[in-house]
Formats: sequence, C-alpha cells, structure tokens
Amino acid sequence: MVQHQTHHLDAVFHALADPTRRHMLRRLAEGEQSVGELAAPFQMSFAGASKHVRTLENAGLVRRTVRGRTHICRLEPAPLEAADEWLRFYERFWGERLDALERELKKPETTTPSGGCDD
Amino acid sequence: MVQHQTHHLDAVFHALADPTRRHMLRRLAEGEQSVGELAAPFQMSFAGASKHVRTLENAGLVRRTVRGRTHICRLEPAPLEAADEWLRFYERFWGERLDALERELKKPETTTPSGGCDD
DNA sequence: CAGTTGCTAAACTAATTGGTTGAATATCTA
DNA sequence: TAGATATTCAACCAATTAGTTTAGCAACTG
Repeated sequence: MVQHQTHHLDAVFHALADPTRRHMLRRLAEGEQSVGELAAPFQMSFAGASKHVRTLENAGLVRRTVRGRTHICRLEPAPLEAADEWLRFYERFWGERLDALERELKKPETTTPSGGCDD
Repeated sequence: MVQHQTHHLDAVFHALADPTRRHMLRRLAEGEQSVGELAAPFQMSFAGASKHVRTLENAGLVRRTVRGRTHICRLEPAPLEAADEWLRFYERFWGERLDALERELKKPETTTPSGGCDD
C-alpha cells in the first residue's frame, strides 16, 4: 500500500490551491503537454508558468521527460488519489442523513476507522 | 445545484494544505468543538490556533456559533464535497487501465464532459 | 557556424502566510 | 463588583509565494 504521509498532502493540496495549476492539470488530463504548451494559455511570463509546472512536479502531480530541448509533462494521478482518499473520509457528512451519521460517530472510541496516523 | 466557483476551491484547497487545519477538521468530524478545544492539542499560541480556525471558517469548512463566551465550531461538509467533486474528475486516471482511458481521452473536442467552466 | 527555440536559473519585488505577543472585549463566577 | 475565562484584534516578524526580468544553456535549423 502506498504511504500517504502528511507532508505529501501539504504539497498536493497547496499545488491544487491555485487556479493556474488546476487548469494545467486539466490540460494534462487530455494528454501529454510540453511546458510551453502548458504555459501558452496564460498571461503571465513563461518563466512564471514554468515555476507553476515545477510546483506541480514537486507535489508529484506531474512527471517530466526531457526530449530534446522540450520538456514533456504528463499527469501523475497517485497524489490526486491520495488527496481524494483523504477527502472521502468526510463523505458520510454530505449525502448521508445527518442524524444517521451522528449515531455512527457517537460510537465511542472508534478513533479512525481507516486506522491511519494521518491527520 | 451548488455553484462551485474557482476561488472557492482556491480557499478550500489552501485551507486543507496545512496539517494543523486538517487535524482540526478530523476533530470536528467527531463532533462540535470550541475554539479552545480545537486549539488545545497544539504547541502554538492560542491566538495562532484561532487564526487557523478562522481560515477554515473563511473557506466555508467550519461554521461557528457563539454560545456565551465560547465559540462552538462544527464541520461544514459542502466545500469538502466540492473539492472531492473536482478531484474525482481524475478518478479514471487511477484504478482504471491506462490504455482504456487514453482511448477515452483521445475522443476529439470533448473539452469537459461535466460541462462546467471550472478549471 | 549563427540564430532561433524551449526551457531553467538567478536575482529581485510585492504580497501573503504562519507564527508571535500584548491588549481589548465579553461572559461567567465567586 | 472583582476576577477568571474564552476569544478576537492589532501590530509585528520571518519565511514563503507568485510574479517579474535578465541571463544562461542545450538543442534544433538554416
């Protein structure tokens, strides 16, 4: 099983907390993109966009392959899955009836059903 | 239907990008907590923790009711659902076979199946 | 070879962040 | 009323961030 450490989530959520970077991920969902292609839609300087790609890469959301002089990026879904997993802990709070979940949660000392040390 | 605007996600993901705040949310999943109770487990100053609660509140993740001199916080799941919804767009990238999804994604000009203007 | 292209690196700025402390406010309690 | 409790507010600091510009480095192209 993949270890979802807390500082991973820090980086992942932080990377997602920016519209430019989220937009880049959406583009990458359509297929591989060079840094230049990723940067193109934005007003900002090329170097600026390149830094966004870098933070995505540092968060593990993007993997880069250098082919010639162009850097080809592709989506790395694992950290997104980790983030989703974290979020889904709260799934019962939406959708479900509230009184039902209150009963569920009042069961004493069932600290974390998923048994993790994550926060 | 709830409108999930981009700046909402900015604030939500940013709020989640901090272990202290994620920890607070976990505590709130067990039930209502006062700001003091939320602050207690942490080394930092009370005012510091109070600021974290505030950012959670600003992101819409926490709702506060003032009862007497204590502020009672409870979890507000809607933004978590919005974040999860955003993440689940990428669900096919994990779990699913990769070649299958490549075929799916190569369907030309199906920009965003969920039909939104979100990023 | 010279020039252009794709990209990173470095240095800088302005704004934001996470944290502190000390004071202010309001509520409960003796 | 006086004091303790629960909390925010304001001012401040150090570190980080998002952005810029300029320069540099490979790798293609003629």
